[in-house]
Amino acid sequence: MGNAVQLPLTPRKAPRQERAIATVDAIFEATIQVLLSDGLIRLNTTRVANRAGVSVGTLYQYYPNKQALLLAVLERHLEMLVVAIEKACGENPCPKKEAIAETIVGAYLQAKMAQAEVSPSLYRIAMELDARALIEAAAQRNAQAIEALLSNVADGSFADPSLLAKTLTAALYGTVPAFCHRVLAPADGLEAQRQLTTMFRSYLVASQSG
Amino acid sequence: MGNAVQLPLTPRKAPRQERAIATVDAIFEATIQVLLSDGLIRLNTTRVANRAGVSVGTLYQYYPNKQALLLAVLERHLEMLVVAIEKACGENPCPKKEAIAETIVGAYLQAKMAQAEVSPSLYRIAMELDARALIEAAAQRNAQAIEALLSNVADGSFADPSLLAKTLTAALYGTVPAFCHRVLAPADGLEAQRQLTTMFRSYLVASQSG
Amino acid sequence: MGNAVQLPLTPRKAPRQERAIATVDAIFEATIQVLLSDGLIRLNTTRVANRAGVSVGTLYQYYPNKQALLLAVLERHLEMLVVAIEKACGENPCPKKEAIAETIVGAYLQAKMAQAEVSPSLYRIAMELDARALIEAAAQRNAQAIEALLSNVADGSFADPSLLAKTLTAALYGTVPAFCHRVLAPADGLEAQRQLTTMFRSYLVASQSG
Amino acid sequence: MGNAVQLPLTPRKAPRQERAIATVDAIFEATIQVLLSDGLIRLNTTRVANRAGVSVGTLYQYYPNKQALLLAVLERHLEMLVVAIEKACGENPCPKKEAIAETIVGAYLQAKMAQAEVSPSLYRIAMELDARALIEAAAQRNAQAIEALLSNVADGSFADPSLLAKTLTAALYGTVPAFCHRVLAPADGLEAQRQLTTMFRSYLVASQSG
DNA sequence: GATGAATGAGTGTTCATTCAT
DNA sequence: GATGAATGAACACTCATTCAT
Repeated sequence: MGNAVQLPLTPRKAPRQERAIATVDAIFEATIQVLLSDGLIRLNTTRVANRAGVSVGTLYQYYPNKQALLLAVLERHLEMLVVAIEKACGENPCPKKEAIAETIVGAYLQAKMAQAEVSPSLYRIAMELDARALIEAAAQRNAQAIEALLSNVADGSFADPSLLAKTLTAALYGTVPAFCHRVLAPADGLEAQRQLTTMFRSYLVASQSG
Repeated sequence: MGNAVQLPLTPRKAPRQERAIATVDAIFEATIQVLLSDGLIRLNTTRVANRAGVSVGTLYQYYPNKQALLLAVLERHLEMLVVAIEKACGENPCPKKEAIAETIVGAYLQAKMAQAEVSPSLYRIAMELDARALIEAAAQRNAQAIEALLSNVADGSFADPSLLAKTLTAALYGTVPAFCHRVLAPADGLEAQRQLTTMFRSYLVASQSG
Repeated sequence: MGNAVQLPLTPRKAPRQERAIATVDAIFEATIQVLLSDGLIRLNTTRVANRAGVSVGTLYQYYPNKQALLLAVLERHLEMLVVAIEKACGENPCPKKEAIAETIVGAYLQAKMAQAEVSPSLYRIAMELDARALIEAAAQRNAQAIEALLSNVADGSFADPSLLAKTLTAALYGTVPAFCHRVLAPADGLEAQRQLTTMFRSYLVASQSG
Repeated sequence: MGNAVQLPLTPRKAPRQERAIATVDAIFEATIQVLLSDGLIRLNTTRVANRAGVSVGTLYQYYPNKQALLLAVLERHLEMLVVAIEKACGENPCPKKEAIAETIVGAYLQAKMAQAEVSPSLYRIAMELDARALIEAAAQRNAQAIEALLSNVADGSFADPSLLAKTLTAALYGTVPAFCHRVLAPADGLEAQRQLTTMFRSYLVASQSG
């Protein structure tokens, strides 16, 4: 690693053959496994390649460098989070304002919990690499989905849905990890979810225009 | 580095001579400077020592290892944050409930902004090292200060001040960095502060008993 | 080095390609050469690698650490000594008791002399590293070979061949180096061999039962 | 350490004052203690000085370098061994030839056992440092004492007492450590002593002239 | 005389990346 | 395409020794 490199988040050589696709997948999965079993610090390309059952050389045929490999994993994680939010928002396009907070918090927490194991490592990747672009992109899509939801509330309206959406997104992306990683958690996860929902709901209520 | 080590947050050898004290300080400051100019990844003990104008050996006379050095910096950062909150809470022991959110958010943001430059590096330190103990300790002191404040509101009362305090702390420690690091920020910082205050205020109002 | 480590006496990665085998050999030989020319104290992995005409990294691909490298050399030395004794004992399975001492002493001294140059360094390796297991194993095989010989003397028998074998082995492994390293040597090597033979022969004669 | 240095086995500055003598002693004892508790590898001048309750600078006022310190310890150990032999030989100036072996082996083993703890470390010192001179000197005094004994046997005479004495010394200095360090030991120490005595006695008997 | 702060060369080890086979 | 041997810069940390106070 070391120096900053460009961001080629997908394998540089679009694999045409089936075998190649299988290889890429194997490497990808091996990365996650090594992350889980050995941790980010002990993750090195040789180990990943071995775990994937291929040689280092092969790994470098599909990922130009270690950074790209890790960013790919991070990218998929973020994608899942965003999609979870987008799906939740899309399924209930004109909600009552009381339900919004629950929808958002519930969807995000569920998606996050599904990946609880890798999550800390991913945060480290996000900080060590130049992943700002990736995260910002995810956050923006997230905010857009929420904004769309806020713009279509059935019973009322918000003066600045965009601002609210951004704030909620920031709170979501910031607070939830703090809960998940048990740095500062209410006794049980359910309680945490309840409190966060309350906070979001009251914030939205307080922010509605008219 | 590599594996987790014990946490010797203070210089291992209590410096007896004045010269020694100056050296310790120089090393500490050099660490922050290197963090700012070169970043965490390029920070190595030799560079820090050089920047401090001493030899590596000297560095190791006061900090048993690189981790200890970095944790010392992180420790001081957290201390400043906690003290800022404690001071703000202490100065206004029986506030009106409407004012609480503003007090907390204001104090935290101001303290955070004062260290905005190093902050991202510190987050990385916190993730890479075994700093959980340090952060938990800070978060707990933070929560205690807030809880004390909540228990003494002039006009009303809260059913579970401890739970509220923990949730606010988590939201604070999580959301604010997201704002600061511009990952997802409202257009200007002032607006961010306003929104966060609104969120906290409405959350507290919604949570008061009776 | 420093602390005791496990004993991986063989290259950690079984070399698959021919080139690799040549490399392992080169490293092994280079170790002995550096031992001879620079001494154990000045032997470091970089120097060995350079002498072998490879990079340090390559060295570490085949030997997990410096200790393993040195133990491998020691192991081979001990193997040669033991094999020399085993062969000498095996070639003359039912000797007359008068001939035993000469057989043992002669075989051991000859093998030792063939490696006289490296020998002092090897002793240092043996002391500094946790080579007890290695040496004990060699000593035991040695004692077993001698015991077998003693159990089959043509003209007489010994009450406790095992005890005699152990004692002779200890005397051999201890006294011969003292001679070799010239710490305390009779004028010439031949005389030393004669004396040691006399000592062993008379000891065996004195120890025979009946 | 590193390079070979001259051999100043005694403190370079003959300490005239009582306090100085006490300091030298304290350093000397501290060296042995560190050797016992931390081992030769972890022994460094700072640690020795601390254990002695003085500063490194003070240590260097009495011993010019680490080597000198260690050689001083080795020197005293060897001195005790030699003196034990000399005393044993001196106490019984005209022994019967049957008793000689017992005298020598007994005296040596007793002296050695008294220092069993430090002994392995001392062997390492002897190998790592240029202690050949020291050891040779000790061995020669040892051989001389034995030779004197052999020259005065009450009942018989030896053709070459000098050669016998040298051989016995070599066997003593070599074999006994092998027993002591349990590398290859008969079941119990007493048995070892008995065997060695037998070996020496029969060797002497076989070597007597006429 | 004593102190202990400072030195800095030296060492073991790792790992991303390349390239000949 | 795949392999895996080779590279070598980089880094954390140690310790004998010196010298200003």
